[in-house]
Amino acid sequence: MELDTLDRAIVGALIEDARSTYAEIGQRIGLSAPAVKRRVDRLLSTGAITGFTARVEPSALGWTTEAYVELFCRGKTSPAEIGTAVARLPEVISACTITGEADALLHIRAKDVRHVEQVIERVAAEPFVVRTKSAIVLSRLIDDPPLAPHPA
Amino acid sequence: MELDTLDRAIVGALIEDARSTYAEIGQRIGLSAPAVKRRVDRLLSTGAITGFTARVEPSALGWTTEAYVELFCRGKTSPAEIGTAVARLPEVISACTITGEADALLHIRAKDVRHVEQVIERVAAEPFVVRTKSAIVLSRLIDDPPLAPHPA
DNA sequence: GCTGAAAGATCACGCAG
DNA sequence: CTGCGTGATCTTTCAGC
Repeated sequence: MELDTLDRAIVGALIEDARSTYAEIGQRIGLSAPAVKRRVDRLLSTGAITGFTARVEPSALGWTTEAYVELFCRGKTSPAEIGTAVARLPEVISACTITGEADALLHIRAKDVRHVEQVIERVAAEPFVVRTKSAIVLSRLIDDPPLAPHPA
Repeated sequence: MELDTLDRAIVGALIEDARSTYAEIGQRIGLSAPAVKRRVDRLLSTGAITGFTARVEPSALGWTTEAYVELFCRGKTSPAEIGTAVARLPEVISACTITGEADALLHIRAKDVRHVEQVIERVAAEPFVVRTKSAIVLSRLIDDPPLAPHPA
């Protein structure tokens, strides 16, 4: 799972455009098309690259509202327990346990504010949830630019 | 920017695998390869699809730590002002203004906790930032599954 | 939606470090 | 022995119609 300079260049090219041809990538980094393909196949099998996806304007699909919800859970709640519970809700697009007062932070996407409310209610209904604190997103400033290969 | 059933099916297929061929997508939804390509080209030109990208394991690229940072700004701070400021930091992968006490919420990715600290310091140094409140991510439970086409 | 020419993918093989 | 390049062949793309 160790990536050399060429691997990182390939990953960078595929992050920029997942539909580039192997020849294009090869030309850019000084490698032949088959060599690029072999490396991409390896990056896929080792799990460094987990897949290729289209970036879609959420509003085009009807997701116009998003919110962040902090979860305060009762004493002995495991991360796994939270994970399995929120995984059932398709509106929850991101979830993690965090340091600080709250135990977990959810990022949810919904059709409208009413829909957000319904999701929060369903989350709050989980037996381990003591209370929630939510914030509706007003305007998005930066929208997950695919992560750059080199952290400096 | 209106998507019909076929468009949504195409978008769904491309979200699942951005490197599928037009013939594969066409077979799945009952359309010929050229018809699929024409629709994809249209979806790209209208902006419904904004691009194609590789999904990468962040740890494979050295991003092992992430955090959320709430920003409390002084009275008259515009979203645009916050946006341009944080856009300069590559570690900020998501930013938005929100309801509630805080004015904005940042999602940052870094090499380690030390690196997180440096980024927070740089954000806090912005003249419009009064104070920040940050939470380090302990364990990720759900990691942005590419959004599904149909919100039900 | 179909067809045909051009471009890309993919494989086996040979070669270098 | 691992990794790259080459060339043959098959598939895909894409601009006609």
